Amino acid sequence: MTTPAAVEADLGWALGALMRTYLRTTAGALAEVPGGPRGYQVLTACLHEEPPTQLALARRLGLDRTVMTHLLDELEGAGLVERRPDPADRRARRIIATSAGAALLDELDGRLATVEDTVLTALDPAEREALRVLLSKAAIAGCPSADACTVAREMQDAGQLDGC
Amino acid sequence: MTTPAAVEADLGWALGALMRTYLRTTAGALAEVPGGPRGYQVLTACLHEEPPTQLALARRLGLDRTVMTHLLDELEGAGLVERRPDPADRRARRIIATSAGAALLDELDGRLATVEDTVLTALDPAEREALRVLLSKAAIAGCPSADACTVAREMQDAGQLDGC
DNA sequence: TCCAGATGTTCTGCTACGCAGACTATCTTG
DNA sequence: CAAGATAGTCTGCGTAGCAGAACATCTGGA
Repeated sequence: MTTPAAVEADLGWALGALMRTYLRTTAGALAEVPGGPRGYQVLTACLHEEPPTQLALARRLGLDRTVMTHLLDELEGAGLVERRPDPADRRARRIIATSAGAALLDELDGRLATVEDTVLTALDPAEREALRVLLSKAAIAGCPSADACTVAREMQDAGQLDGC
Repeated sequence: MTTPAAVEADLGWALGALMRTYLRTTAGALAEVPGGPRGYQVLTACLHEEPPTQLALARRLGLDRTVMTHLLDELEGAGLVERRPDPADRRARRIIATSAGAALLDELDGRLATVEDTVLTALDPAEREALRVLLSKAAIAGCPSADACTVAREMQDAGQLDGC
């Protein structure tokens, strides 16, 4: 097929359709996290890196600052994260996960490993890994986050990233 | 990396981030079509297959029926598609593209070919093609559209699809 | 033939969400 | 110390999706 014909071959359609499947399928596994997939991503970002500021978090997750405020209100209310004043910049808050947040993330990672395979049920293991790597690589390059390049450097297993 | 650590390795994050990049990048190219990417997808679906009913269209594009009604109002108002009564079922409407719609789609396809490469700028040509194929394959399997299997059969170039 | 249930389309109302803008506190630069 | 930039929060607006009802029509069975 030189010129893709059906809607199914459109990049926008494929992205949207897979996104919908992902959200629908993971809804159950992420039900108890405030904010759903976003709450999960916040926890992930807080636990595996230097405690990020709210703004850095918002940029990386593609959210508005005001939305991040409300999202963190919920997560903090649920006792999963804490806002700590940055000792070097009293305007900023460093977001760190509580032990409860770490425990929940651990549990969620286990569930998601299974559920995400369901999302990619049409692909064999090698294809799943290939899709993950390609998606990450393409997504990181387009992410407006200020520290995307720093993070990218850590993902050496995904192959070399250009530019940046 | 046995256990993905950074947010950038999360499937949900990568999908969302790439989706945002796609929408931002293609916004200009799709500005003149009512509904943006959705309008484009409607045109694509109408022109390359049997004229679909509104409901079939909505399911394939992942939209609510009521949203499809408004979207088609706009497209019809712009003279790009027509609603024709289905001769076999007077409840249903068959959506067909006008000649203006076909001309616009032709133009849009040309623009998108360029712009979509910008979205995937971090990938080399072989990787881009691989990502497209994997995305389509994964997305089609999760699409709740009733005739997804029929469509899937036409995409023989993307490799065999399981189950269905 | 007639009836009950299912299906396609449209309309109404509700809710949620993101965004723009203003505001405060703080940092940085000169 | 002054001026501009940045982090976080709050308010209000416009939009978008979804549930539910309403209406027309199809299908299958009595």
